[in-house]
Amino acid sequence: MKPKKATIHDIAKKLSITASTVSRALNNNPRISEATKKAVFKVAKDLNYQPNNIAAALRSGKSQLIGIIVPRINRSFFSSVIRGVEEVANTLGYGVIVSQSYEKIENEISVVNSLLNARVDGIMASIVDNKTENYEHYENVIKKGIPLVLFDRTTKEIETSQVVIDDYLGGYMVTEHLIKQGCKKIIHYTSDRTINIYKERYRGYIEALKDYNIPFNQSFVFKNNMLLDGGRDSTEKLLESGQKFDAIFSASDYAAAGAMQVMKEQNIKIPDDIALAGFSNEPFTSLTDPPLTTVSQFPIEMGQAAAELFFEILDSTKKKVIPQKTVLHPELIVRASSLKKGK
Amino acid sequence: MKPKKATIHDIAKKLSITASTVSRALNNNPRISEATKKAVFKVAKDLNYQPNNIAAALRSGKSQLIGIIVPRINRSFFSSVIRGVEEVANTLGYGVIVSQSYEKIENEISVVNSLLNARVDGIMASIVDNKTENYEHYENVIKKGIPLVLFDRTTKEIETSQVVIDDYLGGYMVTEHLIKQGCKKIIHYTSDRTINIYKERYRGYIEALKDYNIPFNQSFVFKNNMLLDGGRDSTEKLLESGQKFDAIFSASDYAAAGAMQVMKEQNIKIPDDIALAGFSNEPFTSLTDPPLTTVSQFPIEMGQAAAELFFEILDSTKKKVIPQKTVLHPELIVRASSLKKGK
DNA sequence: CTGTTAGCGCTTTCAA
DNA sequence: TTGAAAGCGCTAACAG
Repeated sequence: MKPKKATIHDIAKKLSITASTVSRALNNNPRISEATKKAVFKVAKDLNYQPNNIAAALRSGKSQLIGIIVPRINRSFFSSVIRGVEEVANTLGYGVIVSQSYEKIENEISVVNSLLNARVDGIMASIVDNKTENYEHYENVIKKGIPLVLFDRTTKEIETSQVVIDDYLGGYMVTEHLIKQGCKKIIHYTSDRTINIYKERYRGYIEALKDYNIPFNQSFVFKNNMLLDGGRDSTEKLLESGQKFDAIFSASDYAAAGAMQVMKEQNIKIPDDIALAGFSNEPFTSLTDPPLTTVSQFPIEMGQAAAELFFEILDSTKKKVIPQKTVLHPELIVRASSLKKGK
Repeated sequence: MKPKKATIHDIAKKLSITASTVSRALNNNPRISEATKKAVFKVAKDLNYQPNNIAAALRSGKSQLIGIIVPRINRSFFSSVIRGVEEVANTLGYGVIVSQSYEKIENEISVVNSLLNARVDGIMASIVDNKTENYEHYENVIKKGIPLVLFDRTTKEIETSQVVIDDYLGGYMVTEHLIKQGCKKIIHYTSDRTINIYKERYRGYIEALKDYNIPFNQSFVFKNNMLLDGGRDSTEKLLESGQKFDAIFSASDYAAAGAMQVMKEQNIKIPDDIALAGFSNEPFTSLTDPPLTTVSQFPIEMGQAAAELFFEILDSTKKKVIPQKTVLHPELIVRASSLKKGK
């Protein structure tokens, strides 16, 4: 039933050479003659030889595996980042293990551990919200000398290479766009948790208002979970409050979708009565009615950039690597949800 | 910088016992006294010991890792299936490696190989379209005695356990629902590739028509890539053809979204002029305007079911396991896109 | 260009 | 209840 797999020793025996020669041939070591290489590859094929990466990993200490931690993979943004990472990792002969933290610190700690036990050669992560500011698990990774790169959801508390988009700029661009559409009373939805990216978008919002001499109004800012129901919630509260407003800038596409639902239910016209914009360019944003103005974060490029930083650390023979930070430029995607007539 | 990690030998030395005792203690072997166990765990903690799974895997031949292959992870359906698998795998101490085939047979072959090289204890896969009917890579897996479970996109050509939803029934339910809404000329969008699930949904469509004495019309069936642009394409062709119709049942939510876009552009009212339904219950379907009628496939449950079948194979000591097939029941989710007034 | 040798860290008979 | 010894399959000095 379970035929025992061929090893390099089997190949060696068949050719009356030694295992080390076979190993070298298989790894294309330049010091092996073409003739032996060819012979080795032929026999390997005949025996249906499959290298045992585990043995190689144990011996060499390198598993050729990278662990990626994201809050959840069913977000288009994160799965696209992963795709970007895979693109560059695969060409370099590295595989990728994807783990999800489901936004919970307990899970994050446990997956970091699993990844470490699986002896990944390094970790790339988008961290979860963490009010305790306890980053021990990640600091441990660094202490062990294992390359760590953070992307998107990062913190300066962890001293390692990072790649982010300029969320501040993104927030600024959306707000500026709404202002240029003639909006003066712009509501902002932001996260109720302490996640950097949302703070930055918020900062961009405030700064744009300032630059265009529009007074900032604290009661215009609503915090929610940045999901569909959070957006619905905030919008209901907003409408109940009776405040006048002419635009909503939600720092999340999902919350913007919630806002859209509630406003439609109340017969508020988008964009004529209220202009609406989200953030992230989730695929569904082009499918809503009206299509949603949003910001592209170039996730594939972010994955590639993260992988590049990662391999820089990995390749550096020198003990200390200065943490790098790559900042990507966001792009405003204007769609019908924020286009006032005659503009 | 890079402190060498503690091994069981370090623990053994500290306690003046042998590595084998430490190993047994760590694995909770009943033949070890509680006292030694306690001591071992204490020292392990002190030394910040992390087990080297790679060494264990090499020695035992078990990596405690399951490989999952899906077309792409940024489909809500697949990421939810993965979540279901993780739920049961993690509780049993197994980790999960996710690989994407991106719908290409070359990629599929190569990831199967990578997974095998990584010495996963088994593979769960949703296969790609494959007109050559060449399933050698999967048959190889079975031949090696490595548990294989197929889910969603399966084929009877591969003799192994499978879990699917009753796509035939799903197709039937949607069609029946449309008929009950008074529709008589129902268009069907199906895949232009030979993927089982779409054939089944198609079959359900035909059978429902038959049961309600509605003549089947071949010119009502459009094949496309089941993506947004495919749906747009088919809808444009459909409208150009000048055929009369009163409903569209798309076997994919994305293609249904494309149909919705084109119809809106042409000022066709949904559902009043044309009723529309998709398939899969992708999250965006509740966000479109009108919200899209669709079919839930219970992806998390599918993942759990697949994992259960998987561990059944794994646990079976007997050489031969009879391939099992789990069939899940789909659920029709009726939303505004298919609700005719007065019904 | 190839062979010898040792060992990565762990599990697991066999023996005590 | 614990120890001794062997070895999983591979790589990498070192030696020639």
